[in-house]
Amino acid sequence: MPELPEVETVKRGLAPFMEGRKILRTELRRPDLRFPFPEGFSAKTQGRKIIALGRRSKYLLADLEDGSVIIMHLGMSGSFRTTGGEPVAGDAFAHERGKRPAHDHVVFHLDGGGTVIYNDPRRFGFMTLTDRGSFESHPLISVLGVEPTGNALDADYLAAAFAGKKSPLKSALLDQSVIAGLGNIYVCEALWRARLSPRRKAATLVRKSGAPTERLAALTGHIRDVIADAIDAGGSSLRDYVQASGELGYFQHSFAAYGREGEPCARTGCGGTIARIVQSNRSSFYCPGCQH
DNA sequence: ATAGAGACCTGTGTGC
DNA sequence: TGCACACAGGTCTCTA
Repeated sequence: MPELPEVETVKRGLAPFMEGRKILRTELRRPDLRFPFPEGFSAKTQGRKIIALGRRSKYLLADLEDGSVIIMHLGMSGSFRTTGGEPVAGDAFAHERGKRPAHDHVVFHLDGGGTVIYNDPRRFGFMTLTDRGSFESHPLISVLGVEPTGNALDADYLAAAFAGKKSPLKSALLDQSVIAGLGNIYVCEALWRARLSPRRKAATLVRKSGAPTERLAALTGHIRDVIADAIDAGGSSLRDYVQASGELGYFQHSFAAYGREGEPCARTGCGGTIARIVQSNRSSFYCPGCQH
């Protein structure tokens, strides 16, 4: 589900609710999500104050006062919501039926009476624990490439990563060890903006000398822009993604390619039709008329 | 080493 | 109404 802009939006929504609060109790309603919770996960998080929320790639991070860090991934269908003790938002009739909403797997009970609930129907998400001191060398973190929002992403960096790569641009951009945080939606959108086909080999954007082509430099800018635009819009709400507040993101209204199979290309004067192809078992949406 | 398929899991929408 | 099937924002693991 969430790519970087959605996780960033979740972080911003939860921060004022969680930062500075103590976790009184960490309630696990099942022993695992995608992976088992680490040994003692509840015991090690309970009684600790949350110093700050953060994000790295698609991981939501909670720094605790004892120097530990909760690493949380939302998978495809994970979401957080908060309650202040009132009936659970998002399922107003649950009380009448005497039922809990399905798939609420983790509940953080905070001091002051609030709760933060993690819901994840498909359970592709997970939570684990590490220490701030060894965070960068954690196996999940050390393999990540650069953030698309930071200065480390530039055309030279991508040229070095793409040189000699026979894989299609689509898969090269989804590779989290190159750029960390892009997913299916924003890769499709960035490629549409750059007029580049998802099928093109990544190495074709690199000169023999190893320098980036102009088109690669332009792509770099479009990646940064589409991520920034999506964060500004509060992410994209398809199916089940909502912000922690329950509000919907609205970047999905700005999609030019994603999910638009059969629709006319939005580029002025193009006249093409958006197509859907399958690459590495995932849908790619693009305009064969103007993306080459 | 690296690219692609399959796997994990549940829900929803579509077509018969 | 029911059923079968395709598809979904991710990413790890296995096979060539």
